[in-house]
Amino acid sequence: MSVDSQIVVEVVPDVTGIDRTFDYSLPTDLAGSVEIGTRVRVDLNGRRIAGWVVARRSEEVSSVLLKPILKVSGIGPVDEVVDICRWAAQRWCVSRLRPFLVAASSHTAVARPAPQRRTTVIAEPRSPAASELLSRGGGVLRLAPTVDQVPAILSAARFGPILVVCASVDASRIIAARLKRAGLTTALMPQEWHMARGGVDVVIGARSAAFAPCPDMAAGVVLDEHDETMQEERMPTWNARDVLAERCRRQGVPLLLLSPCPSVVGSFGREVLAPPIERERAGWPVVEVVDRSEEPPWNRSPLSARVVEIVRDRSLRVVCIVNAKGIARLLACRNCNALVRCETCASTMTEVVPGRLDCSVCGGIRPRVCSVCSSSSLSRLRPGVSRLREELERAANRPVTEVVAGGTSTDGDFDTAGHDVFIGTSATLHRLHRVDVVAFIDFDRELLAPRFLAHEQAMALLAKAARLIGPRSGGGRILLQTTLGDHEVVRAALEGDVSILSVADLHRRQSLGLPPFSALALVEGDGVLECETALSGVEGVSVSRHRDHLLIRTATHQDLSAAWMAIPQAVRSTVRIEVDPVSV
DNA sequence: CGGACAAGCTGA
DNA sequence: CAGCTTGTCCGG
Repeated sequence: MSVDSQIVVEVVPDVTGIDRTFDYSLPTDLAGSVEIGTRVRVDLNGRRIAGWVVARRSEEVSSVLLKPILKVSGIGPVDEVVDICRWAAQRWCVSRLRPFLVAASSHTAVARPAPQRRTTVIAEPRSPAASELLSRGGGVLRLAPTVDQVPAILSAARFGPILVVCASVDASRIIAARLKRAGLTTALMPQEWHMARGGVDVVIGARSAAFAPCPDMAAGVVLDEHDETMQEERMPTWNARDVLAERCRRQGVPLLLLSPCPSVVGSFGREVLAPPIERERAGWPVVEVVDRSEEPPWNRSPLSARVVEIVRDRSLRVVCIVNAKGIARLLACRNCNALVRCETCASTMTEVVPGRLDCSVCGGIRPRVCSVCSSSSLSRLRPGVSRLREELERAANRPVTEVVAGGTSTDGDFDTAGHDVFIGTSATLHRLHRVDVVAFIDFDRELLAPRFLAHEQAMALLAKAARLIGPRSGGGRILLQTTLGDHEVVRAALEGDVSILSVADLHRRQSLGLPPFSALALVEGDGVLECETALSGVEGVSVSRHRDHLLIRTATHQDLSAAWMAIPQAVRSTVRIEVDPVSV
């Protein structure tokens, strides 16, 4: 090393709002303890801040004086994960690395001693199908919703250390406990990050575990690959399955995706393995369709005779799912028949609080009167949970509990004797543990929702419901009130064969050029018009504007990132981009 | 993000 | 024109 050279490191500040890196010099006494990923403290603009080293190089001492790294504050992600963070930033079209580095770092300062990795003989059953898939390079294993996923994880663990991503923190805790009991050293993320970094048999956690350290990773596993929680809802909208898939690809190790209803995107280009159809069907509960297409839509109650019959049966624990909060989502004037609309923005209004109308689009409020004829006699065309709870209670002749969204308690509280009928939105499904019947009061709403993912999301709801009920042999059932008895989702559920849906959905998406046959992004913010101008005429990019947002479509995600990065930074900083939007 | 500095608004 | 707000730029 010559006297006039220095080590320069690039640092990403751990401060929101600064989306760039800064160069610092590395004092020789710290040179040995700083590598890619290391957490450091630096001086930025007079502030002492934390950051990550993301690059390191040797440079001639130049006229520009660099500030030194002040101190090493701890270990961070290994360089392989830092590279994945870079890839993810590009993949989800953002310039900042920070959100990814946060996910990839420890949240606890104290390092725990890493246990010795052991190879244990496990007495628990394994999944031959999972082993088979993994030895062929990975793929999707379709398992009915009530089938245990642990055997597949144990099979994967035989290949070496594995990284497992679950759909929720709860699920990861439960599975981690079982794997520990099976004799595997298991690091539960994020609290056991240091243990994971030291090397264990299984690194497991929810979404952000996709960025967890996993030395010598031999396979990646995603449980409930289809679950919407795999995708971060804030921007950047990164998806844990896609992150882990890229990690596995780079490491040359197989990826195993498990799901009762694999997503079209997750299955695309991967081998999908399913058990024999009789076995898969046995893992779904009985599905009963209450066909409402024969009943005239006017003067029919949202509660069919069949639902009332079920709810009156005091031996059954029943939950009714209504995807409409409040008292009514849609109202009409009894006097002049006009739909109740907002005077400002003309969208339909809802009744959340008795006697008041709310506009969910512009936030307008007015008393419960018709804007056309001023009549106060309005009929509730689409009643919400609160209204239906009363109706259900009268019909059932027993107490009905409204499960309010956003509550902190899970199940336990609702297990009080005498309170065995519940009603709520689909969020209710992760608030209860065991029920005999899940009744979807208006399944048409799920099937006809104007989103290209609606069918997949509807199927996912049924899978979630199935887990509360248990397998076919248990005698519980899913009740679907719908006028669309022939719909692929309904048929797939009835026959316990989700390929009926996935085949139809794949063809539909192909003909419409939707993902996975294209990459989509939604752009919002002040600079939408400039963005539109910047992208118009760019080869391979189609742009359409709907009011205040822009929908961008390209053939691949590479094309999307390239087109996005070609827009001047000044324009990009005035908008937000949601890659792989869920609400289109 | 947070500080620096410039440009715009207000009031006596 | 001081005193204050609002906006834009920049950090190594």
